[in-house]
Amino acid sequence: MPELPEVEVIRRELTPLVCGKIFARPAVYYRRAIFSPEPEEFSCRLQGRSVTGMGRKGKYLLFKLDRGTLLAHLRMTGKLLYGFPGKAMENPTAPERDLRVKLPFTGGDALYFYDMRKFGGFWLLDEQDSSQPAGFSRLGPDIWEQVDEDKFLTLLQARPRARVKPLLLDQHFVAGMGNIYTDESLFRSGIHPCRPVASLSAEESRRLYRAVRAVLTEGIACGGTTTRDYRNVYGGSGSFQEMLKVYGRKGEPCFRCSCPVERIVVAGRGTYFCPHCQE
DNA sequence: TAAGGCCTGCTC
DNA sequence: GAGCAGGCCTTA
Repeated sequence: MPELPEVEVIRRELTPLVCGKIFARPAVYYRRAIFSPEPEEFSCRLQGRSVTGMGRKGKYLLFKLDRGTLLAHLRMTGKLLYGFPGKAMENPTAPERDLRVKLPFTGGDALYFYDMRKFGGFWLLDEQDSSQPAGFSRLGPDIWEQVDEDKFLTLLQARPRARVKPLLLDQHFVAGMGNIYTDESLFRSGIHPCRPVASLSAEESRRLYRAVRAVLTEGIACGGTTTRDYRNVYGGSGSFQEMLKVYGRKGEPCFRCSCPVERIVVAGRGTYFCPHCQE
């Protein structure tokens, strides 16, 4: 499932591939993958626009256009694969059945959006568009780009009653954290996922911030985490899954103390932690 | 704060 | 064949 590091890797890979390119007419195979406007209008309006740059906020991917912005969100199983002309799109990782949208460029290259579970999709925003998706306009600061240690402490202090894991996952609080990197950050900082923010000492809060930065940095450097579905724009896998200390390791010994890693449900999410190392 | 809905492939 | 995976929105 793409979180901040995966979306950042995709952004970096796409930048040299798509900047300066002009969209040809899109093909929409699954209408609900186009959130707004209606698919016909989406295709009509995107055609002919050029890409001036790539951006990211939280888990949203931004194609900056000469007029407006194309927003994408991969949700759980979305993949954006880049195809060159003459080189057949061979994706053992993404059956054609799952192809939802094709975004061709003039010249023959194309972006292919595959999404097994049909959660992800696109928004096309015009310049002074007020039709931003609600989640995007209310997004908190990007945890990677916009939050330093002092700001993180300030943000935490405003939410003393929240439990730390659900708060980190709240995209209105900070944008970009998902289930995997949150569990890993809490393990590295030795903090139990259910701790109320008010119970964290300043030292623990700083430790948490540094752990968040460390796992995101390593996640990006590893090209993301491929537990099952995530692929980069070339169809390749990331390798951070090999570095995971708790996520997905229920019953296996903690690397630090050898206690079995536990799995509980917190705010509806499967949550992995070491009951001995995290208090 | 929690639960339901959106979704489908995989596991039990 | 039910339940799980979970990002994000909506509703209670």
